[in-house]
Amino acid sequence: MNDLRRAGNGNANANANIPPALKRRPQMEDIAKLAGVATSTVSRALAGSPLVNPKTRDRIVELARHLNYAVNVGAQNLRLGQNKVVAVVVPYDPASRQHLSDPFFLALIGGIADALTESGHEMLLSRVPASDLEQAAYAVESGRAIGLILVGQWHHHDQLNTMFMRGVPFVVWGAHLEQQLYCTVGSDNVLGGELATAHLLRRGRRRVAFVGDTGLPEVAQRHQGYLRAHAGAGLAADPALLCPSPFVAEVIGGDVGRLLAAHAGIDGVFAASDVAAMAAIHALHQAGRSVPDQVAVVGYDDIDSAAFCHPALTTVRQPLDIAGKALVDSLFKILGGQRAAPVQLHTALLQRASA
Amino acid sequence: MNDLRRAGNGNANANANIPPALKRRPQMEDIAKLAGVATSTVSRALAGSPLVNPKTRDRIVELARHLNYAVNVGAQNLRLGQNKVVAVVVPYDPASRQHLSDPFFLALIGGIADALTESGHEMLLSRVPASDLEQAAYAVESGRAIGLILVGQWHHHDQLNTMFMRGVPFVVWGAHLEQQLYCTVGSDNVLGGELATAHLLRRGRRRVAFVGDTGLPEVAQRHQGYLRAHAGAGLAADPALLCPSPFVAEVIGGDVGRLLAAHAGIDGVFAASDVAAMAAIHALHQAGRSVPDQVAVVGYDDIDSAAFCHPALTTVRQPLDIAGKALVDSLFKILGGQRAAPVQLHTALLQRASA
DNA sequence: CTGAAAGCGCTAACAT
DNA sequence: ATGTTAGCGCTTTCAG
Repeated sequence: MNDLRRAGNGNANANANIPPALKRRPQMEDIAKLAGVATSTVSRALAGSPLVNPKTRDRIVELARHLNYAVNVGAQNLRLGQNKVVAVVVPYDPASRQHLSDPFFLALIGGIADALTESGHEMLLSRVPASDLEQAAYAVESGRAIGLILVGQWHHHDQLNTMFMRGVPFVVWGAHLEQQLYCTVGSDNVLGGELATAHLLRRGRRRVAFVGDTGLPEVAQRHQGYLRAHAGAGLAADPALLCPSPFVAEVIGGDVGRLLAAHAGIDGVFAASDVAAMAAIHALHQAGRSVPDQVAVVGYDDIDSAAFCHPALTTVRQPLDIAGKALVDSLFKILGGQRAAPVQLHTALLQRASA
Repeated sequence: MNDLRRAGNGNANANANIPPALKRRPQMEDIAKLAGVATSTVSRALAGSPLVNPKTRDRIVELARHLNYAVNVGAQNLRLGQNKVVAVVVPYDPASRQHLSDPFFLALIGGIADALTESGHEMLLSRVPASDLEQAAYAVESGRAIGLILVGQWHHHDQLNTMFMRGVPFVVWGAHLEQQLYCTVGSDNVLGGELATAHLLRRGRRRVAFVGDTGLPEVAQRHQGYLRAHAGAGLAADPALLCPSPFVAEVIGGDVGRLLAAHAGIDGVFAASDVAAMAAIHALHQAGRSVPDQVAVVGYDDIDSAAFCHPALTTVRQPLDIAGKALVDSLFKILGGQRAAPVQLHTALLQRASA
C-alpha cells in the first residue's frame, strides 16, 4: 500500500532539459491572475457558464488555449463527486503467465474502447490474476472507476457472485450460468456448440474431436452443445476424443497432434476458439491430413483472420461489433440502478471452406 | 450537487434495489470514527507508517478490510501531486471510421499493458482522430496521465514535433524519420522491406507487387527497402505493381484481385502487414493462383496467426514481446528528464511456407 | 504515538 | 457579472 503511493513522478523534478518546456502545468489561478479576475470566474468561463461576460470569457478562453491549459480532471472530479472512468479488466492465468493475446479478446477490448469513447467515457485497462478476481473490485473501491467490465476466461463463479453482493457494479463477458447474480454478456455457447457439431455430423463425420479446456464455463457449454448435437443425431460422443487444451496455440498444436496419432479415425474437429482451430488445422496438415476432405474443422469466434486463412474457417460467429456496446450498455444499466439481465448475443454458424 | 455525490460513485440515485449494497463508499472519516481515532491516524496506519501503534494499526487495517475500504486514489493523487497513469492513444482514421482492429496493434497494446502493469502503472486507453493527433496531449494537460504512448498509423509528423516542443512527454510506435524531435520505437522498416523483397528476388521472383499505403511513414520505409532490394539485385521495380491499399483486409482483397487481373505476370507479393498478406493470399487463391508455387507472398509483423494460417506466412518479425517494454522504458526515460533516442528493434525475416 | 489544521486544484453556493 | 468562501477526500507538517 505504501509503495503504491511513493515514486510520484508527477513530473515533479523533471524539468531537466530535453522536452524543451517541462515546467509546472498552469492552473486556474495562473489564468485568473493573467486575466485579472478571480478563479471562480475562470472556472465559470471555461465551463461556458452564461453568467460570465462574453468579453471576459473570450479573453479567458483565449488565455487558456494559449497556455495549453486544461482543467485538472482529478481535482474537478473530486470536487464534483463525479467520474467517467470504466475499468476493463483482463484476468490472466498466473500459472501459465499467459499474456493478453487471443485476438478475440483483444478485438473485444477494441470494441469496448469504441463503445466507451462513444459515450464519453474513459477506459482504464488492467489485468488481475484469475485466481484472485476480486482484486478487480479495487478499481471501484479506490474511486478510480465507476464500474468494471471483466473480459475473458475465468473459473471463479463464486468470487463474482460475492463481488456482486458487495455492491460492485460490473459486467462480464462470458457464459450465463445457473444461480448467477451478476450480469453476463456472451454468445449462446450451448447453441453455438450444437450448431458447429451438428454441421459436422450432418456432413457424415462420425469421429469428431472436441478441442478446448472444459474447465472454463464458456467452453464447457460449447461442449455441452457438442454432446447435445450427438444425442440429437442419435450418436454417442466418444469421451476419448476430448482434447482439453488451454487457449494457447502452441500447446494445442502438440495436443491435437497426439490425439490424431492415438485416434486415426478422427474425421472432424470442433475447436472452441478460432485460434485453436487454426492450430488444429496446422497440426492436421503436419500429420498429412487434408482439411476439409479427410478431417473437417469448425472453430468458434469468427475472428478477422478466420476468413482469410486457408482453408477459410467455418466457425461460430460471436458478433464482436455489438459485443462491446452490449457490455457497456449493461454496465450503465446497472450503474443506473436497474437490473441488467444476462444477454445472449445472436449466435450463428458461418460456413466457409474448412467444413 | 449534493445528491450527485451521495450514492457513492457518480451514479446518482443508484441505491435502488439490485446490487444489494450500492451505498456510499466508506471514507477515512468513517473508519476513524469507528476506530475512535483521527483521520490522520487512519491515513498513517493504512500507509503502514511506523509512527502508529501496532495495535491501533491492526485494528484500523482490519476495519478497512472489513468495509472494503480503499484509499481514494484521486484525492490521494491530488494531495500528493502524483500520478501513475499512462495514456495509450490509438489514432483512428475518421474518414474510414476504421476501428481499432489490426491484430498487430491490438497485440502491441497488450504488450504495453503488461509492461505498464509490471512497473506499477495504470493504463488509460483512448482514441483520437488521426487528423488531430494533438488532441492526445489533453490526457497530459488535464493531469489525467503523466505521459503518452501513441500507437499505430499516423501521417502527422509535424503535429508530433509541435507536441514535443510543447513539452508533452510521449513516445510513438512508428518509423524513425529525419528531423524528428520526438522518440519513436519500431522495427527497422527499411531493412525489413529489403529483407522481405530480397528473399523473393533471390527465389527468382521478378514481378513482385507491393501492397500497402505508402502514405504512412512506416509503410513508405518498407517500400523504400523494397526498392533498395531491387536495386541491389540490379533489377528495376515496376511502379505499376504498387497497390496502395489501407490496412483493411476487405479493401486489400479487392485491390489485390484487380492488380492480379491487370498484371498476369505477378509472381511475388510483399505486403506491408500480415493482415494484408493474408488478404492477398485469399485473393490469390480465389484467382486460382497457388501460393507459393505460382505467387510467393511475404508479410510483415509476424502476428500470432501468421504461423497457423495456410500456407504459413513467411514474414518480417517485429518483436512484439519487447516492443511494449521498449515503449514504456523510453517514456519513463523522458519522464525522468533524459533524452530518449529512437529505438529500432531487431528486425528479421522469418521464413515459413508462403515464400 | 496521536490530533488539529492547512491545502492539493477545482466548483458552487452565497454574497454583492 | 464577479469575488469570497467553503470543502470534495486525502496527507502532512506542526504541536503536543
